[in-house]
Amino acid sequence: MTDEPTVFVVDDDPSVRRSVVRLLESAGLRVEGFDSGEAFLEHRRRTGPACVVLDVRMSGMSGLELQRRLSATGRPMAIVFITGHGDVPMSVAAMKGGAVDFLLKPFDDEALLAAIDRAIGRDRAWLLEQQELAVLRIGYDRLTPREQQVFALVAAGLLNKQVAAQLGTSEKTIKVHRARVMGKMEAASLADLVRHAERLQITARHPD
Amino acid sequence: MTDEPTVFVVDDDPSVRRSVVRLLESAGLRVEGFDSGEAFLEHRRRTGPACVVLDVRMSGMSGLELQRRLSATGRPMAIVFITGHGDVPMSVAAMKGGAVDFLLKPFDDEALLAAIDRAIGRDRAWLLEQQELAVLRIGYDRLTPREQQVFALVAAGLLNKQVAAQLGTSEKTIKVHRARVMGKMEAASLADLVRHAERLQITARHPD
DNA sequence: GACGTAGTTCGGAAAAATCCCGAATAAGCC
DNA sequence: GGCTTATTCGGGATTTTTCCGAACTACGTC
Repeated sequence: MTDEPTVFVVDDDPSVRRSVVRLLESAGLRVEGFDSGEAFLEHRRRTGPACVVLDVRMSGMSGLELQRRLSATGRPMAIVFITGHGDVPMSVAAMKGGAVDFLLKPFDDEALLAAIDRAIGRDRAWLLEQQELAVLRIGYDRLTPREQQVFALVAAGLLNKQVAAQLGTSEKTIKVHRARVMGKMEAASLADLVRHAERLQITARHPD
Repeated sequence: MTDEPTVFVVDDDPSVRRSVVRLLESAGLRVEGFDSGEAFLEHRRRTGPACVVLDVRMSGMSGLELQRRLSATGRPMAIVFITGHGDVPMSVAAMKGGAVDFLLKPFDDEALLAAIDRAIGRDRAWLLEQQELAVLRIGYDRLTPREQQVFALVAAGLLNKQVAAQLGTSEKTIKVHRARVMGKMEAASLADLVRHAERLQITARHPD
């Protein structure tokens, strides 16, 4: 998984696909072409930063349908739509679905490249976010059930004494769990631990 | 400022405006009509949850221009566009600008009401977020310069001793500041304080 | 049954934070 | 000169957290 971005071009019209691929390659981008949404869905794998250039109107799976499928996966890749025969409801649906842009053919080369740039930027930010979350989740998964409970309550701001009362054990025991949580979550301070809990959306209601 | 939502209808065509106003009123919504973007910008004031139904093509300020002006204000209100003569680039620009929906006339009454519902929901969420942030900011503004420094460093996870070293004072002094920060920020625990710092985007780099 | 591992439990000593009281210094304002 | 605010400390009692080690149970493996 390199840091070099990849653009997936999905279009069932070979001539359009070739010309788009050539344009992007001449701009120094790594490109892979597919002649249908089905082919793209099968072929995809873990990659570095990427985006999709997608024709809305295709035989077989439509562009909007592919967009839905993609957003249902764990990797909601950024999409730039291109089309020769687009209408307003279609473009609005695409944008509501999270598309980066929706370009009408014939489009400006510059416009497409600019849209792809934004799309890759968005994907890069998403990847970075996911990588950071993955590290946190790995730590969290190593917590025992008891430690997870203590984690939630400590991050909610309860004192060890209160956590102990809540869980029906002694304060001393909570101290041990707490120390293990700090270690496994690689939190250098309570502030760190609270921030990690926030990002993992770990919550516990504070009993008044 | 009540909790009852208001819909602002901006359209320079009196007949369209009247019919839209009538539709929304019959749906139980509070509605105010304007015949131009300029009139709307002048007339607006603090309100409860609200949204804007906006014609893209108007004499004077266009709908897209009004959208830009609105997003530059402190209150980026949710917009539902309606138009008789919309094209794809126009709708894409509107959606990229954050519009909730972009409807072509003649549109379904149901479609408009559904879009307005989503728009008001979005504005409600925004208002709630702003209210919570306002409370935090009021607390933060009451902090003295020194207290703000201590706040940032404590929220970053430093011990009192480390904060003292960083600011060149004694640990005892930091404890006093810290207690005042907790009080003014209405933080019941350090976890609370860290979360408040997060939402206010208060950061301080931790010197290794 | 013996053995290793993981999870939960707890004691005690040292460090850190909190809370109560009070107080000195300096800057700015009327 | 008085008044407020900000910043800086002290002392002592209390609470909370951290770090050392260690016992007990449950579970699966050999």
